[in-house]
Amino acid sequence: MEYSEKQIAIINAAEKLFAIKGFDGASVRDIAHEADINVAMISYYFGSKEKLMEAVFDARSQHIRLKIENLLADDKLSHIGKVNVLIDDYVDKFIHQQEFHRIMMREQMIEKDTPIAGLIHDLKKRNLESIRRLIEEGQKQGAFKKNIDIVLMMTTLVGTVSQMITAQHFYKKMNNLEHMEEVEFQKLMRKRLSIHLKNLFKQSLSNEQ
Amino acid sequence: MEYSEKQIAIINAAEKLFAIKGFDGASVRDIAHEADINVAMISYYFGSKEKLMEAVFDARSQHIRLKIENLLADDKLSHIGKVNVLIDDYVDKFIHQQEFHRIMMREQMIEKDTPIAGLIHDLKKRNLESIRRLIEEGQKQGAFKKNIDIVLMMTTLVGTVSQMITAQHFYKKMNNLEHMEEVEFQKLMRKRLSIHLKNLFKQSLSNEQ
DNA sequence: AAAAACTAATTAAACGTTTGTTTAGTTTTA
DNA sequence: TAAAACTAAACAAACGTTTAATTAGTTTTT
Repeated sequence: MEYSEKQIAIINAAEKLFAIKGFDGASVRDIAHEADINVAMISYYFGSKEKLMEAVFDARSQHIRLKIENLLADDKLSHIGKVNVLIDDYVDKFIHQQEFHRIMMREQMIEKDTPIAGLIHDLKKRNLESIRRLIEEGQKQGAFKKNIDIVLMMTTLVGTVSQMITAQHFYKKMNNLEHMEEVEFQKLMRKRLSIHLKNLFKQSLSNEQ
Repeated sequence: MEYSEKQIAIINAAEKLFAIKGFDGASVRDIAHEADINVAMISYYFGSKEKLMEAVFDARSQHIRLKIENLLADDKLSHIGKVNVLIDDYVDKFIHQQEFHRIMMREQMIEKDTPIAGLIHDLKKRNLESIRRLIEEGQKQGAFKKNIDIVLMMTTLVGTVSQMITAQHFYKKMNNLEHMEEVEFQKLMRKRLSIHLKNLFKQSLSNEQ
């Protein structure tokens, strides 16, 4: 879908407020005010609040698929090197799209078969298959251990990053980093998450220590 | 606080619906219907919906503090053995109180200085200090590596378990376990989480492999 | 080229519901 | 019989959505 300037303003406002307050917590009047448009424009352009949420997903979910295509064929990288690229890719995407990921986390908790629940499921499945292919390739060639619970490893990847994002204020406080500039902190968080997760995966997957 | 039978029924209903639908998504009429009482009883007993949420926290948060007291003094357990006990304790409490933990996750996302945000912060800090003491003791005696980001390890513990709970349907599906009895699946999940996290911690903390 | 018809964007106001809470009255308990 | 427990009804406020009117820009007709 292509969106006009006004529609994009509404989607941006909705993304922000849905992320902070949740779907039910953010009213259409809140969103309209944030986007600096009339309330009726939301129904006019998107039909309903529900459909606006779907538009947010439509607009954002394109950019969060992991890039696996060229990775499998790449013969310059070791097996663990490929996994590392995927980890960096995931951490980057999560940090750059924090608001949208917060919305996904929230929606995931709701036990309901909405269209959005389906979208999230497909997205997670696709990302899981990316990692699975990489790991199984490494297993076939003896570089990785057998008997790896790939879904559980994925759970640790997703869970650690999610938890870091939702509790970043806590991380700041516990490390006395409250003085730090926001941009600088995001960089630090990205770097530390990357190193931490790469270590976890290497230790869990790799045969050689 | 001590609660009457009716009050407990309301708290149970509120916990359930807040966990599924979120604070804004669950109406007081929903909760009243679930608890099989008149709507007015919520205001009568708790004052407001907000205060009812606080009562849920008051009633539940007592049981989710990690037991560290006897653990530090125990000289029958190795350092990593003590960490393992703490991991099992955490996994057990999370799984047994899934609904309440879902509420905590949701509340953690809201960027607001509510009384509940303060409660969660204190709880997390206390749990963090438990793990920190255990790890620093191990470091002092040379059993554990130096330069461990304890907050990040805690993030992986909390994040992995949280993600497993919120996406357990996905885990089921990806492992073709949809046929399995619910109680049986909870046991399996508990067991696998425990093994997985113990491995992660051992590899990350321990000097000997 | 002027006039008429039409289209899309935008608005303020109103719509009917649902929201959390309160009231005023009734029943139950001790 | 006084206090506590409980209820149906009503309350104002907020909710998502619709309406009717206006504006501005474009297209068609004459």
